[in-house]
Amino acid sequence: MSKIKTPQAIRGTQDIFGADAEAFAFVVETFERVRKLYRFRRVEMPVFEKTEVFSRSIGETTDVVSKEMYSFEDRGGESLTLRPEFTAGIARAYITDGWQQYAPLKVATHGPLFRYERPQKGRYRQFHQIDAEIIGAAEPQADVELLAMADQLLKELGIAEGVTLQLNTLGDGDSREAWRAALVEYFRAVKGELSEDSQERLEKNPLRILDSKDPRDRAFVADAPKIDDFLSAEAQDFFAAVTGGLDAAGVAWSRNPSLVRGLDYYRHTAFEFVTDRLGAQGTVLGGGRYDGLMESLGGNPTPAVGWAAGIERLAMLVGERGEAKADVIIVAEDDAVIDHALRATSALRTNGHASEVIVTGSARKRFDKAVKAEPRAILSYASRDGIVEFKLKATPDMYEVITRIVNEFR
RNA sequence: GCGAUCGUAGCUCAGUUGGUUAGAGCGCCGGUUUGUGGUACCGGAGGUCGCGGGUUCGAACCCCGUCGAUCGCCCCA
Repeated sequence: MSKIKTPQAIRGTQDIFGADAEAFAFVVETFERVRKLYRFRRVEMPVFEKTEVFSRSIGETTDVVSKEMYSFEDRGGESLTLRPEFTAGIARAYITDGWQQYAPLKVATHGPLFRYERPQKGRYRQFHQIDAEIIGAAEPQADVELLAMADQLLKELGIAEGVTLQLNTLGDGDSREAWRAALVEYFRAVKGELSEDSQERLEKNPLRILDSKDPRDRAFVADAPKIDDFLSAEAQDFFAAVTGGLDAAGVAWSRNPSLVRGLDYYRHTAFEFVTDRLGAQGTVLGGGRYDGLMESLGGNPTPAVGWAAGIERLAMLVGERGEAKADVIIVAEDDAVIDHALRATSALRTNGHASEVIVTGSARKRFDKAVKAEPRAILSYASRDGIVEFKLKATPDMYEVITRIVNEFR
């Protein structure tokens, strides 16, 4: 019989463990705490949806739909897709579950998302995000609230240093279209001098030329038409209210006129918190206003704004998070005292002390394991001439507490 | 989809111009001191050097292919 080959993990998935898992948990716990401070309500969403939920909202614009989604047919022949983002599913639920009644609705969630991409630093096929949305709020103060929450989150994670909030406006639908037309005209005139990629973008997604990394493109980006010259009075007022609100709320920001969104449903505010500490993946948290999304899913026109952030990237910035040391390690120095050790362990845990019991190896090795674990206290049991005795090494405060607990059942 | 770099014990890595039975640390298992002290010391198990071909008297090392990983490009909802 040939040896069984262990199946390997799927490309782009991760088995997160130890200090990395602690950092991951720290990000999620901090998010949960901050989200409650801002009174965002928790939602749990399905991990997959009908493919249309995503394809309709994303539109035909890019090869995102055809190439980057994990889609498959179920047994009934229906095309389903593992969620590549939270927003579309939440928007669908807003319509199908009658959440209009709660508008303006502030919701937050987190969990795994799936995109069929080549993995690289901070990018995985199954990755995880935290997400916050305000649906049914047209006022710029909603944008401010959302950004203030993001800002506080990054500060409480201790990673605000070196992270900057970049802000832009895409204007309303008409502003955006006029700007886009001007950009196409401008870049078309110099098409031959652009990078090959940007010549492609000119046809498929001209706004993206603005954040091209190619120096040949960057030379022209500086003098490209600015959205500011195409903004309607309303759009100007809206953006001014957002920036003014941020200043009032004490949120630092900087204008980035090249910051764009690829999808058509985005309007007005677009933002990214960016760092230079994550290689090619500089965006730590991003979002914007998506007033056009609900209609693309067959709902009533509904203003909305939201953001999402990759937990893996935040966890990388958070850095090593040690696993907590045990309060008490209980050592059964020989097998005759294992039951005593188990009773003590149980009592200590019941009283809220993180405890672990060691019962294998020689007496010396058992104790050595306890010492290496660096607990606040070591409680060791041994039998001598048939009599069970225990010894305790602990800090003075722990000594008293443990002695009291252990003596209760002696 | 494209490019660069890398694949040696469970983990982190050595391995000198290609030259005997491929090493270390950690971890694991066993042993030594029967002790108001112990995180030490000694020993052992564990590797067809990612996989498949080729060159050579001889390959972990050189060449080709393949699979995988990492980083970057494209894309980024």
